Amino acid sequence: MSEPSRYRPQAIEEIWQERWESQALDHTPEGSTEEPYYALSMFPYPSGNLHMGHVRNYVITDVIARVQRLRGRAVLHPMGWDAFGLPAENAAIERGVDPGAWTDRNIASMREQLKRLGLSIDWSREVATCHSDYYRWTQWLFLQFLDAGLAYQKDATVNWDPIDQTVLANEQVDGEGRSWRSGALVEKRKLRQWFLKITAYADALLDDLAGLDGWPERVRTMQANWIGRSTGAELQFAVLDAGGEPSGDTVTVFTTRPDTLYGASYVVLAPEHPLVPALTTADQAVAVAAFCDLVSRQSEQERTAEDRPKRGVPIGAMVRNPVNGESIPLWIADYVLADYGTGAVMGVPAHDQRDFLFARQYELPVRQVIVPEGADAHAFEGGAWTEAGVMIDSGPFDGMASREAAAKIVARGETEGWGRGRVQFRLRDWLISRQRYWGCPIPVIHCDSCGVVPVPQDQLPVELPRDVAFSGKGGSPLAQLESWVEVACPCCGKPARRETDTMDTFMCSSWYFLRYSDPANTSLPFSREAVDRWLPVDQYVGGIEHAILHLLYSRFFTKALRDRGLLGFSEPFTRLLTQGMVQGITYRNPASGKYIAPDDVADPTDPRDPLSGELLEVFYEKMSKSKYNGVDPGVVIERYGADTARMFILFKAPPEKDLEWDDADVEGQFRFLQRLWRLVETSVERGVVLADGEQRLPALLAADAELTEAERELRRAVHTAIEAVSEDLQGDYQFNTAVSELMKLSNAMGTHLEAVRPEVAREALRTLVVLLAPFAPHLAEELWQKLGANPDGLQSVHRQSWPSSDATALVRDTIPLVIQVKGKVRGNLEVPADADAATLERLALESEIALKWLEGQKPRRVIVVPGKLVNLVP
RNA sequence: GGGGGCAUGGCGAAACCGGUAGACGCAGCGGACUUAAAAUCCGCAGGCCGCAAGGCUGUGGGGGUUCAAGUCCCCCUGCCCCCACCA
Repeated sequence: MSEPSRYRPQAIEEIWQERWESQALDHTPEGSTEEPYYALSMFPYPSGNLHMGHVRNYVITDVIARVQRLRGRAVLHPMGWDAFGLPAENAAIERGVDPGAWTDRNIASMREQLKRLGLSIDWSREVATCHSDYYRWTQWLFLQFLDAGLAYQKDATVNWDPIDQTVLANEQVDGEGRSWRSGALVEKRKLRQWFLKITAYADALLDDLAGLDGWPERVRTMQANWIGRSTGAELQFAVLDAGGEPSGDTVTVFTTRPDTLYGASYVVLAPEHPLVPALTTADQAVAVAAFCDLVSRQSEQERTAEDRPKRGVPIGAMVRNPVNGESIPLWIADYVLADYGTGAVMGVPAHDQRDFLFARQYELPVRQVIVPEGADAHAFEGGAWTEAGVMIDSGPFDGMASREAAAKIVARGETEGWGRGRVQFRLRDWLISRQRYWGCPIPVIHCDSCGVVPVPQDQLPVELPRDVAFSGKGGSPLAQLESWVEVACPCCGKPARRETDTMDTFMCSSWYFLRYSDPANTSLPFSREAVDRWLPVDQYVGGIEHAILHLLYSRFFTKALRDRGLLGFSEPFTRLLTQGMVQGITYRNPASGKYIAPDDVADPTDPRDPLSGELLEVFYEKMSKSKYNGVDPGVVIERYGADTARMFILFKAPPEKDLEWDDADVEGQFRFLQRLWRLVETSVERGVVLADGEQRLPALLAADAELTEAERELRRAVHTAIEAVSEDLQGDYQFNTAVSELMKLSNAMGTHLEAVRPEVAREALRTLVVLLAPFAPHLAEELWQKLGANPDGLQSVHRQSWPSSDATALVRDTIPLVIQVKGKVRGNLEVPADADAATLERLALESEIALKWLEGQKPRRVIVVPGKLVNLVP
C-alpha cells in the first residue's frame, strides 16, 4: 500500500479554478429551454479589500446558485461593482491619483480575491457603474424619469460645509453638526436640487410589501415604517382680525385625530411656516423674530436632543375652531416640523403627549373630550389620554365612540367646507443631486432661452472629464471646469451651461440587477425580452443595512420603468435573504477603553493588557480595523483553502444570524474535509471507483433484496442525507444543518464503508461528493476525479444532477416507540414499524415499563401516536 | 415614545404541524497508537444525588391551555435592531 496522500487545498483549488474558467463552466446558459434562475448578491463598493462580510454574502449566494444548477435550472449568477462614490474622490484629493484609475485598480484586485473563493460567477457579465458603457444608461434612465415627470428641480435645504464649499450628505455630518472632513460647523443652505418623485409611488411601494412573502418580516416592517402612511384630515382654522372677525387668512392643520377637535386649546405653526410673518401682530413681532432666530441657529442635534423642552411664543393672532366657533390663540413652537403635514397642528393637550407638555409649560387650557370606555370621570393625571374612547364635551358627538366621531367630524367639515380627509406620508421625494465629481453626471443643459434641456440621447454618455484638478475646496471640480461646463444649447444652439451636479450613487445601484440580464446591449440599458426572461431576481442576498434605501429605491425604479413599458413586472426581488454580520473576537481594556489586538494577548484564557497587565474584556463584535478584530480572508484561504472557509462560514451559524469567527472551529472544518479526503482515498485504494459498474446497484437491490445490516444502515444514512440536505436548501436556507447532515453521512460511511459491497459503497460515495459540491466545490471536484477510473472520463461534478432519495432505503422494520406515563418519558420499546394503534396500545400496556410505572393501575386514558409514542395516563 | 426581533449545555447551535430537548461541531475529559509529541482512531459528556441500576431536575422569570409545551396564550425581565417632537 502506498503512502496516503494528504488533502492540500493549495495544490488543487487554483488548478480547478483555472480549468473551470477555461471551460466556461459558469457561463449563463442563453437560449436554453431550462427554467431560468437568477441568484444575486448585492454588489460591493470596490474598496480594494475583500472582507469577511463580503465572503459570507457571496458564498451564500454561490451555494444557492450551484444547487439550482444541479437541480437543472439555467442559472444567472453575476457580479459587478458599485464604483462611484466618495472614497475615490478623497484618494484623488489626498494622494493626487486619478479616481478612475484608482477604482479600476481596486476592482482588479478585488476580482482576483473573489476568484480565489471559487464562486461560480459568470464574469462575462460583469458591470461597473463608473464605466461610461454603464453610466450612459443610468443617464438614459434619468431622462426617462425626466420625461415621465418623475425628475424635477426645487430649492432644498441642504448641509453646506463652508470651508470645503460643498454639500454633504446627512451621514457625513457628525453628531455635533460638524463636517466629517473639514470639521467645520455645517450650515443649512437653500440650493436648487434635483429630486425623483418617489412619493408618486408611495401607496404602491407600501401596498406591494404585502405580496413580498419571500422577504424577511423585519425588512418589510422597516420599509412600511419608512414610508409611514397615516390617515387623517386637514382642518381649516379661520384667522381672526382685531375685532374678532375672519380676516380672510386660513391656517390648515393636519391631524390623525379629528375626534379631538373639541379639545383644541391652541393652534401652533412651525417657526418656518410661510404665514408667520403676515400673521404676527405688532406687539409680538420682537418676541417672534427672536424665537425664529433662536430656532434657526439650533443645530440638528439640539433640535432632536432627548428630553428636548418644548418652546414657543404666541404670535398674537387668534383663530376660530371651525367646529364650535371658539377663539383660540395661534402660536409658533419648535416641536412642529415645517416639512411634515401642513407645518401646522392643533394643540390638544388632553390627548397628545407633546401638546400636553407644551400646554403645561405655558399654562394653556387642558380640556378632555374623550374618556376611556366605561369610565365617566375625567380620569387622567400627569399625561395625555391618547387612546380611542367615548366622546364628552363635544356637542352633538357626546357619547359616540371616538373612532366613529372622527369620521363624522370630517364629514361635517367636508359639508361645511373646513375639513377633508387626507392621507399623509412620511416618505419624501428622493434628493439625488450631489455636488461631487466622482458620480454619474446628470445629463441636462441649462439654457437661458429654453430652460432645462435634456442632453439628446445620441449624445450620451455625458462623460466625466478626466482632466480636472482635485483640491477638495471650492465645490465640485466639475463646476470649475469651464471647458466642460460651457456648451451649446441642443435646442437653440445659443451658449448654455451643463448641469454640474452628479447623481447620488444609489441611482446607479437601483438598476444594476436589470443590466446583468443584457450587459452588452449597446442600444438600450436592457432589452425587454432579456429582462423579462431573467427577472425578477429569484434570490437576492445582502446585508440588512440596505433594508430601507437601496431596496426601496430599486423597487421604485422597477415600478416606474414598468409604467414606461420597459419591463413587465412590479417587484425586482422575489426573495430576499439578509445575512448577519461576521464578528471577530475583541479584547478591550475596560479601564482605558483601548482595544488590544488578539496577537498581543499572550494567554487567551487569562487575557491581559500587554502593557498594564489589567484584565481585558472579551467579546465578539463586527470586524473593524479600529478594534483589531478583523480576519483577512486571503490569509485564511492561504492557510486552509477556500473550501474550508466556505464550509466554516456556512456551518457556524444560520445565514441571517451574526457569525462569530473562531479559529478553532475553522480547524474543525478543515479536519472534516480531510476526513472526506481520506474516505475517498481509502475507497480508491480498495478499488471502489465510480467509472464502472455504478449502474449495477439497482440490479443488486433487485436480485439481492436481503442486504446485509451494514448495507441497509449505510443506504438509510445516504438517503436520509439526501432528504435532509434537500429540505435544508429550500424554503428557508439552513446551510448550517445541511453541513451537519453531510457530517452525519460521512460518520456513517466511516463506520460502514469497508463492510459493504462496492455497489453500495459507490452509491454512498457518489451521493456524498455531489451533495458536497455546492459547499466545497474544489474538493468535491477533486474527489469526483479521484473516484473516476479515467481522470478525464467523467464530467465535472458541477454538471451532475441533484440526487433523489429512494424511499425503500428509508424503510425500517422496527422503530423505537416512546412510552410515556402521565406525560413523562419512561422508556423505549422496539415495535414493528407498521403496527396499528391497537397493537401499539397492547404492546405498551404489556411492557415492563408499564408494569413498573403503573403499579398495577389501569390507565384512565391511553394516547397513541402511531410511529411515535404511547402515553399512559393513570 | 412607536415598531420589529431575540433569550436553549462551558461555547456555536439543532429540534417537522405541540410528541424522547441538546442533533452536528468547538472546547474538555478518558483510552488506543507512539520512545515521546503532533496527527489519527475509539469512547464519555446539561445539572444534582448515586458505586451502580436508577431517580430527580432542566429551554430567561411567573402564570395558563393540553394526555403531552423550547414550541400555543397572558404577564414580567434582560438584550439587539429600525424609526422617532411625523401631529
